[in-house]
Amino acid sequence: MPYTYTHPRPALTVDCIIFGYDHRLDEADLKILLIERDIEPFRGKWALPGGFVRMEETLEAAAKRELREETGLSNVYLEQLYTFGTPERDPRGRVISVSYFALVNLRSEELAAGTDARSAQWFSFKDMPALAFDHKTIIETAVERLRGKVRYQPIGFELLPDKFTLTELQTLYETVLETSLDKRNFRKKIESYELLRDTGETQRGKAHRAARLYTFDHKRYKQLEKYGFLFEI
Amino acid sequence: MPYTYTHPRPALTVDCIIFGYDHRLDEADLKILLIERDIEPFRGKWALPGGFVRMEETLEAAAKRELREETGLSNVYLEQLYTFGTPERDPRGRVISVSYFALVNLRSEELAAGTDARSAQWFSFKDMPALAFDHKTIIETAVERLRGKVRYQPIGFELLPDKFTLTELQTLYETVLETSLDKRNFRKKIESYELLRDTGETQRGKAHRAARLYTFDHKRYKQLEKYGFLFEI
DNA sequence: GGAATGAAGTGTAAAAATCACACTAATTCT
DNA sequence: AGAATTAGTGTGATTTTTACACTTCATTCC
Repeated sequence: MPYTYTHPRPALTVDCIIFGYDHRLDEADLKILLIERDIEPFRGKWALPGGFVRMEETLEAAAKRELREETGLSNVYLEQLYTFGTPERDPRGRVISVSYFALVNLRSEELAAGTDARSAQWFSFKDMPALAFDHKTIIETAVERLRGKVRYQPIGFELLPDKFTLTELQTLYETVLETSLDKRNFRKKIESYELLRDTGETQRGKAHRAARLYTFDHKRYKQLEKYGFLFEI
Repeated sequence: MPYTYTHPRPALTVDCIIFGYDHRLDEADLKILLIERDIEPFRGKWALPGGFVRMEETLEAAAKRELREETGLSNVYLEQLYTFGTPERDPRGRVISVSYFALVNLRSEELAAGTDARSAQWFSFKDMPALAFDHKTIIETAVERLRGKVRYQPIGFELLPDKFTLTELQTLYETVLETSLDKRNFRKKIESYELLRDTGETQRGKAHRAARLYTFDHKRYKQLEKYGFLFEI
C-alpha cells in the first residue's frame, strides 16, 4: 500500500554508535560496534547499526529497536548525538539520519547469537574498515563528543564492569583521552568526589598484589547532580 | 503533483532558537525571537521561526532560509541543537523537527520590515507567551545548552556589538549564567586569555567616566583553538 | 567653572587546587 | 625463599582562585 503526500518527504533513519571497552585487554582500546550490510546499497560494507523509523515510535525507541534487531544489544542508555542530513549522503535519495550513542562494557554485553547479529562485530576505532554512507563522519563526531563529555561527566564508568579497580578506571581514561595520568593525583581526585564505594572484595587470580574492587554509586551521583555538583577529570 | 512512497514518511521541519541580547537595557535580559503563526494549527499562537525542509537543501540551509523569510535575519551562525520527534508533537501527523540555535546582538539586527517579519517579535525568555507545538520544550533545551556552552567557549561575544566594554561583557555573563561575578577577578581572567583587542576608543555620551571599548579577536581565538586552548568563565 | 555623580579601573594577600615525584606492600609464580 | 609485578600511599612547590575597597575620570548639574 503506497503512501502519498502533496510535498516530497525525505526518509528518516536512526543510527547507533555503540562504544565498547574491554578492561581486560592489555592493549586497551575503544571499540565501535558495526554490522555488515547484506543489502544494497553498500552491500558487504560495514555500517553503523540502524534503520528506518516507524511512524508510531519515538526516535529513541527506533534506535533501541534497530540496535536490538541487528546486534542483540538491549538495555543500553542511548543519548542523541547529532542529525545528519546533507542531500547526497545516501544514494537512494534524501535520507535524514538521527544518530544516538551509547557506552557499554564489552565483556558483559554478549552479542546475541540467534539473531541477525551474526554479522555484528567490534572494531577498534583506530582501525576501522571502509564504511557505508557517511558513517565515518558520524563516528568522528561521536568520538569528539565522547572525549568532550567524559571529562565533565562521570560516564566512563559505563564502559567498565560493575566492579572495577582504580587502575582499570585510570587506564580507561588514559585510553579515551589519549593522555597519561599520574596515579596518585588521579586517585586523589577520584576519591575527592566520593562517588565510588569500596566493595571490600579484591581482584583474584592475578600474579601480583590484588587490587581493591569498587563500584560507582549512581544514586549518590544523581543526588549531587541536583545541587550543581561538578565532576572533572 | 503528489509524491508517493512505499512506506510512510514523517514530514521534516527545522526550527530556529535565536537568542538576542540588548546591552543597553538597564534590565539586561536574554530574549528569544518568535513569530506569530498566521495559519493553522496554532493560528495566532507564538512559535519559533522554522518550516519544512526542501528536498535539495541541507538542514542548515533550510534553517537559514526560513529564518530569513520569516524574520528578515540573515548571516547568523547557526548551530544544530537537537532533533525532536515524538509522534504527538504536531497535530497534523508525524513531524520531525531539527532545531538550530544562534546568538545575535539585538540592536545590530533590525528585523526586516518589508517581509513576513511583521509578525516577528523578541520576548524575554523569562516571560514567554503560550507557544505552539512543543516549542516550550525546545526553548528550554536551548537555554540549557547555552548556559553550558557559554562557560567553556567564548560565544558570549556574539551577543554583543562589535565594540563593547568590559562591564557590558560581565553583565552579559551575569545575565546568562544568573550569577554575579567579581569585577576584578572577571577582568583578570578575561585579560589572561588575550582574546580582546583594545580599540583605543572609549564609550561616549555616558554621565560618568567613559569606558574603554574592546573587540573580540576571532582570528586569534581560531589559532589558539587548534592547540587545545581552554576557555572558561 | 566648581562640585556632585556614578561607573571605570586597579592590587594584594589568603586559601585552594594542581602538579611533580619514589618508595613500600601484597600477592603469585617458580 | 626469592623473584616478579602491580597496588597503594604523602609531601612540598607551584599555580590558580578567591575575597575584598579605594582612586580616577568624564559628565552633569548647579
